[in-house]
Amino acid sequence: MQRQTAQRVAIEAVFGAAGRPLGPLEVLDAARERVPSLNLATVYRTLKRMQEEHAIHPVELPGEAPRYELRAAAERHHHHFRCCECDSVYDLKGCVAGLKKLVPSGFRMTDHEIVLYGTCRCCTS
Amino acid sequence: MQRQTAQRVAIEAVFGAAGRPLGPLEVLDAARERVPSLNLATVYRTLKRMQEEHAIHPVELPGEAPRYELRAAAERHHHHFRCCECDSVYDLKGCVAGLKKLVPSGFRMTDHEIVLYGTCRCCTS
DNA sequence: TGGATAATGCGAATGCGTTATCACTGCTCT
DNA sequence: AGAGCAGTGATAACGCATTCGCATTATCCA
Repeated sequence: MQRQTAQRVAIEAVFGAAGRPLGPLEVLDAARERVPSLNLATVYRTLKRMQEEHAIHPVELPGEAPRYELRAAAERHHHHFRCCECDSVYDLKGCVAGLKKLVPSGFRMTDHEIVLYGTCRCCTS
Repeated sequence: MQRQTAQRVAIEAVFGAAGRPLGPLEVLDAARERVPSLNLATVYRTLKRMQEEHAIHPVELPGEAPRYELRAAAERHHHHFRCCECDSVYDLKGCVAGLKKLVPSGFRMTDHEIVLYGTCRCCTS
């Protein structure tokens, strides 16, 4: 059965505190503040497990390794903002209308993805 | 100096004929109809060269290796449609209004990307 | 036409993100 | 407290896309 370990607790806490999608290395850095011995392999194992349990959901951006966000965040339809200064990704609220008019005739759209790029609040001088 | 080879001619022709973004393997398959001996390494070398010459431009979709499209296509602002049946990517015309209202206050948007998913005309039964 | 050399084909090698192996650690339950 | 075993850390190995090395081929220009 599943055990409660300091490593897993730390990793879960990191997602709760971040409130935005995180990559494996970001998780490692943040969780090491609580568990300094934490190893990247453990992060990957835990991410995989949490995914199987549907506790987290992958977030893929063009040309980048997957990040992960909590299921709670993933349940509401939303998109992402990627800061080109600090490479962080943020959740956005809402969506846009009018995507259907981009679809050529004879094509059927079942899903869509929107990514905004720019500078986040932290990096705006 | 640069030389005119059957391989390079074939690869350029493939992009002209396709009218949509192509990945290295798609290029290889198509160009082998003209030059059966064509090697994947040569495709990569040629794509790299064409990129340096700005003849083609990379197209990155979430979780996938880059495809490439002709500069002519890349010059007009546009987005892409990815067919989940055949994995082909198509160019779309136009864009949507209202992206700005997704940007949180304090953030500055400089660019954006939109990807539609679904079934293309060829795969619609 | 022939020589210099850019380009090719082939296979090995790289880089990066991710996963497997395995001895050891430390939860959990009795 | 102690046994049993899930979880961990460290490191090797993997898969994949891409690039390199090098002998061979083929283009271009005199």
